[in-house]
Amino acid sequence: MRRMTARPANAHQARLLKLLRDGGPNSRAQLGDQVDLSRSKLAVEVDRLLETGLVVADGLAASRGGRRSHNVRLNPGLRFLGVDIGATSVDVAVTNAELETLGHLNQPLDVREGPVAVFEQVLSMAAKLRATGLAEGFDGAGIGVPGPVRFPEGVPVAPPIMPGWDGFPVREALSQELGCPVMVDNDVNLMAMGEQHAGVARTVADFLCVKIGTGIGCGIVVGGHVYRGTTGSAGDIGHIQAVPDGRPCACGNRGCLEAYFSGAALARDALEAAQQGLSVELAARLATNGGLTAVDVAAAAAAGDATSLEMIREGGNRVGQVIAGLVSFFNPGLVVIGGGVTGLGHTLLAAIRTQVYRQSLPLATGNLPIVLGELGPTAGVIGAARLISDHLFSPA
Amino acid sequence: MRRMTARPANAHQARLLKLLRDGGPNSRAQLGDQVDLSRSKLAVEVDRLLETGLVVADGLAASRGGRRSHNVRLNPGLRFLGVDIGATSVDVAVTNAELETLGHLNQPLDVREGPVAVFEQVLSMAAKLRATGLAEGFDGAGIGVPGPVRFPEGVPVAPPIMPGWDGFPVREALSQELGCPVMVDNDVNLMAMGEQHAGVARTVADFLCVKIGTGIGCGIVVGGHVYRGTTGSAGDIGHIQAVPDGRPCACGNRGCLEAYFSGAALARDALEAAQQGLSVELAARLATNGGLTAVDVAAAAAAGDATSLEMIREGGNRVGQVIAGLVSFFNPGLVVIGGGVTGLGHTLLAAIRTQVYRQSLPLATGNLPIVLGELGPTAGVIGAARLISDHLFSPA
DNA sequence: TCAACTTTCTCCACTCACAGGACAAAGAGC
DNA sequence: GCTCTTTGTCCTGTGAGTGGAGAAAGTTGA
Repeated sequence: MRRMTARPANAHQARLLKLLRDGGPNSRAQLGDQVDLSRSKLAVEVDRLLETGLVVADGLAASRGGRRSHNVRLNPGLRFLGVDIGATSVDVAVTNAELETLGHLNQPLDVREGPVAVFEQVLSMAAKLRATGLAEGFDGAGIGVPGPVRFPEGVPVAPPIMPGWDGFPVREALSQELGCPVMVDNDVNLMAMGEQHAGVARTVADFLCVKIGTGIGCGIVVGGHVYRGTTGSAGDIGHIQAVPDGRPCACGNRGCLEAYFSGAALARDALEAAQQGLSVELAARLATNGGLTAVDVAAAAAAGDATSLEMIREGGNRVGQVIAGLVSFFNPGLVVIGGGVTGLGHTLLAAIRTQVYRQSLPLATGNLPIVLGELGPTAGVIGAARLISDHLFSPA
Repeated sequence: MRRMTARPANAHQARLLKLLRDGGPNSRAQLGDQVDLSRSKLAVEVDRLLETGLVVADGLAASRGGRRSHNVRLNPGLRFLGVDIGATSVDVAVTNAELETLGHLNQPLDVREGPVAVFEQVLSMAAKLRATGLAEGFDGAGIGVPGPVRFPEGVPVAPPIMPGWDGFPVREALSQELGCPVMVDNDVNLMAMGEQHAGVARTVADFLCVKIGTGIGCGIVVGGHVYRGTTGSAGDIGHIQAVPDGRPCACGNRGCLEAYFSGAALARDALEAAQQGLSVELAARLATNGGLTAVDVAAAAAAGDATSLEMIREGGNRVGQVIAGLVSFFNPGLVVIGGGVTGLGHTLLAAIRTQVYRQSLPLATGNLPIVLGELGPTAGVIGAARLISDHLFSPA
């Protein structure tokens, strides 16, 4: 099919598109209940959307005691590409306009190889998905990168773990390669948007989404919108000081949170424990695999390894301390924990909860759920699709 | 005069009122340059505002090379009451509709005496100001209280330092007593709004306003609007843990920031230093006054007392550490330091700056000013007036 | 099977918001 | 005095939006 070119002509149409995206097929009457427009005006706008091809007729709905309604839905041929670039792996997914994942690929990757190599891989993954017949082309793409982004331009700025990416025009370059509009954001923000769209944060206006993977970051949602800060680095909590004069960190400071708990720190601690003979379980895994990652710690903990459990507990306490401070400051309605280390599961969550509930003010924690993300690795790509759809479903 | 009853009928009128409030007298032409409306439409809305009496004609302006323009301005008879209730003192001020302070009173007060006693005092101060001829009545009042507030209802919730205030219907009670609309907010938020309106934060969209007085709080401004959090306790940073397993705090935890640096903590440390003979300067002041407060420490430091300087430096370091974390998290465009202890001046600011610039990420601190508030004790009352004017200058 | 009621959707007339041009008023500059 | 500029008003045309009438397509119960 020819790719989507139309954009909503006004705020009403944008609103309707988002309702159809989030609520699926709907009749004019149902839409009318949600938008505070007269039925005549609503019909006009729906007709115009039908003309653009963004929206198509979708048959008759069951009767609700009277004439059956004519449903409309977003064009089922629309395709969005969601890309979530992590430090050590990349997720690429294809969604329809309702942001349902139609296909999903994950591959290992080293982000330090630079944007050219990475995008070559991403484009080949996208081509592979297209080859399965899921899409003939893309109407838009959302890209998440593991570092701060100057959002309006879609350019990474001073990313600590992504040498070679600083200032690379990700948005422009990919837009040219893919031949469709592209939006770029921090991977943590996309995870927050994903959980907001289809996960645990569907009904919350103000929440925090803490992603613990190779590094640690925090998505901040204020009034339903992602807050990115003055220079796009909001939520960069990995280098908040967790321990005064503590361990040296790669950033040059001491006692940073990331130096104590993150995928990388956990792997290092596990190696140390295995080599010092503190954990039989970890030593065995080291001998088998020739190396250790957070996954090994999770497995060892699941098998009851005391050293691993203690590592998780201590790390959770550190993270929990920092989150406790953020909860006092931000007073969110929900805290979501996600990222690679969520495999550590309940042990981690319990440690975090303990610290937060103990240290933050009762008024801030009184009715505060602290939960694991619901979407796992798909949160990022769904968030990416949501990012570009929010853009395309807004007046030009 | 009869009190203001009209409200703007639509968003255009609201916009115009705020432009006149923030920019003073203006001609139709000047207003037209700022609102993106046709001249005819603009003239209609201005005429309607003139009819309501909210706006009045203000003579002819000087020519700019052609026909002289007819200025309009907000009704100069409008009066707002700004009240800033602190833990140990209260500020009450009268402003005009352009939020210029026409009269200002400050009195000591103990907020623990409860709302009834406090409001008796506030009302008598307001009456005193009225008696000077500054106002015949008030068109609206903004009230700041030193604790969290359920903003929509204007009711304090679980305020730690204000026993007896929990759930007291401040807004409703004062509205009845004063016979005008009332809005209630946290004192720290009002300080932020004051500095935003007339102080150092005039041009910044996202900033933090740290108020260090009897306690410590932080106003959070996102996209020009105060962020209050899910339960109204956002910015309550006084009980963030600054030192793991540190000093016991009144809240029951240990190592809270407030236990290390605040008006109260400083007074206690100063007393200790004086009694232990660590500071001749402080001991002399103790003998003279029979007690010590943060003001004494400031004076002693100004006189070169090493102990006092060191106390300020150490406290500043603690506060700076916490702010550093918040800067990494929030990535503000400005940090304002205000409250009673700003008398400690440059020593304090230097300590805070050192910590923040050392510990936060370069991307977040690269272009981050950290400055003292410009308005001092008037920030709160101006913010209060701004709060109620924002409310009244919005469509009903 | 038919009448009465519901729900959905379309059509049409009317109102109101708003833009933009013509024009008048008032001044500056030469 | 003449021209140019700025300000403000008046008027008309256009498009957005409302709300009612009524047609279309159902359900339900007698």
